[in-house]
Amino acid sequence: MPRISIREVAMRAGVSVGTVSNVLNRPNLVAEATRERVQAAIGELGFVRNESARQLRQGRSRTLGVVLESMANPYFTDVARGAEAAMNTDGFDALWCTSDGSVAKERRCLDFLEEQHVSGVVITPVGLDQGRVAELHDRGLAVVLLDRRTQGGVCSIRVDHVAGGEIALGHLLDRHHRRVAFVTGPLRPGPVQDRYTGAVSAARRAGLGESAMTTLVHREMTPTAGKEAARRLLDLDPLPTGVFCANDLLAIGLVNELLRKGVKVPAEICVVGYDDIELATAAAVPLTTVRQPRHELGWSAATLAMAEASAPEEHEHRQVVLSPALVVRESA
Amino acid sequence: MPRISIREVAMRAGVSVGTVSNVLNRPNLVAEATRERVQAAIGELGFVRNESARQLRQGRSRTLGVVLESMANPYFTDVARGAEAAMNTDGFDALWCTSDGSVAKERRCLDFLEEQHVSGVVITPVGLDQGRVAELHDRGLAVVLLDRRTQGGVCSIRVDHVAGGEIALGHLLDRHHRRVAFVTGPLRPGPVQDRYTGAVSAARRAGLGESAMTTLVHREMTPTAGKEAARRLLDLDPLPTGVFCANDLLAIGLVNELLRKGVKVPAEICVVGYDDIELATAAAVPLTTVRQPRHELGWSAATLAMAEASAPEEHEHRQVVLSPALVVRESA
DNA sequence: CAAAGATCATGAATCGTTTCAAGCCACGCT
DNA sequence: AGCGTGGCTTGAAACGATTCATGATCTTTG
Repeated sequence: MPRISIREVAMRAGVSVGTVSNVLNRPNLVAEATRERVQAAIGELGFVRNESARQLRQGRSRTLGVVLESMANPYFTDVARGAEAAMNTDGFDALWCTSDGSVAKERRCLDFLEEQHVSGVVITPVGLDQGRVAELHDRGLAVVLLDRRTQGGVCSIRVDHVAGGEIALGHLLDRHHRRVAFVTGPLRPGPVQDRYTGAVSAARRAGLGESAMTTLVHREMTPTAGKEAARRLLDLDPLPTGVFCANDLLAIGLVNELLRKGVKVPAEICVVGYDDIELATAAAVPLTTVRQPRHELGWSAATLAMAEASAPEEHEHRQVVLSPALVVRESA
Repeated sequence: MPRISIREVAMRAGVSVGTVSNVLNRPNLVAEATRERVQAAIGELGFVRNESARQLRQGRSRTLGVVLESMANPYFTDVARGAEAAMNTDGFDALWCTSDGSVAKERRCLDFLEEQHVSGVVITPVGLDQGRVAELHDRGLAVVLLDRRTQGGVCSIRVDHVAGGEIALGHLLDRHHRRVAFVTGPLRPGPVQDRYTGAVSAARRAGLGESAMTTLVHREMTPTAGKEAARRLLDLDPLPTGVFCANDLLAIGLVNELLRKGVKVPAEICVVGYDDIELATAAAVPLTTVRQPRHELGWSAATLAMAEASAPEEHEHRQVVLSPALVVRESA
């Protein structure tokens, strides 16, 4: 099956290739009769524009790369949908990659995106050093960092997780819990660390001693890890009465396991989550949690990237910080 | 910033463009000294291959499109990871799209993939008619249908959901439940309908009358819908003692809401889910469910697509059917 | 020593599109 | 009649990589 190019279309419609291209890209320049003839030829032959050729010629591409940390966490997929929505309204396409938290895979993603000539990248960086950012930037790519602090030079959009941590632990303290625990994944610099910092600061402000807050670190932030966390938690003596989990998946696993062990939530132990994913509402005990504006996060990130990609000259880098908010349900 | 092309590299290394291309693609044809000089130039200039130009020239592309129904359901993301793993081992790249169950968006995805010149498509079709499949096929694309029956002409890989439905309801019947319910999303032809068919057939075989199984249809298959389903379920009179949910998310929402209403699972009502997502293990009541080989599903689909894409001539279309299996935990 | 290989390097042609200077034509105006 | 104008169309030159017939240089061999 021979591939149909603009050439065949031109032949069939009895016009030049230039005219076909005009029909495709600037239809108003073409006389109506001609336009219709060309459209017809396109339909009959089943012509599909070759995006590679188009990009090659144009230099730029209306495509953005998005590198997410994982698809397993609904938080990320919600962010992704926000980004996708923004791109669709502006006629951009997205190339999705997941780094799965691995530096090597992240590098592979970026290489792939660069070869694909995306005009910008939205990324939740795992092992991304300033050097690589600068490199991408030098090559003319718009770069937007998601949920990572930056010291200028790039656009970034993040949620104030220190505030989030304060809100979460603050809520427990307001309810007079005096022995608390923080359940988390690896404390790498970034969102998770910030939540910890916020929690610590809230504890300190409430006059709690160092030892009043136990931190349980797990390798992952999954429901399964939450389940394990519940077991470790129950071994603690004295038993904390308030638990702040670094994300909702952890919290859900933890609450479920506590219930199974006969520990009542919130009567005996209160739990606060983080993210406010859909499942938080439908959980066994509807989860009190800290809502992140996930959709907006994705949307704004994509919008910033598109703006920079479309007009790199007059673009000024912005660091957007969004605020989290407490959602009180039943678990605390 | 001028983009670095093979030309600049050639100049810098003091060789011709052809040689640089050889270093990139057939390094063994190039003398070691030259090769090293070129590699050095590539490094110094930060050259990145322009994939558009490459594809344009080569005609083919080592890229596969994957169109999934949704990113919100962990089931799909697990399938996706299986597919990605297979592609990575064979040096293929993936372009991800989600149709979100919308026919229009599905069409947009396919248009996008075709313009990107992918060499094959793995798809969970929503509104895909035979015509569109044939069209893609005519244009030389390898097509693999995921989780959809086909009458030859294309590769497909699916799970035997009729068997799955039978297993699920069969399990409830084996445990002597005589009033049962099937909770589901829209009964469109496909996996969901098949599960229903399986359930009905199991019921019939056990000699249950038509009215012994109530079917509750919801618009979505989310935990939130499961929550609603619980409310509707409790209105039923007589109350079913066994419930089969068309996926785990529904089941989880349903179980959680039942617990909240003080209904004991499995003591008063037994629940069987479908999919065996990670959350099934960590649920409030660990879920008895029907496991699908998700990873294998994705892996095999990608493998089939790559095989067809690499050697279209000698390729024979295959219809693979995988078997689901019951995983007994605590909910039933 | 001439001829035949072997080994590498070259550079022009090519992929399918966009872009743009140039051309054509019909029309109205002076 | 001559000229300008506006509306449409044309065709050739890019874009950056790959490919391949050709050539250059060096080795081997009878």
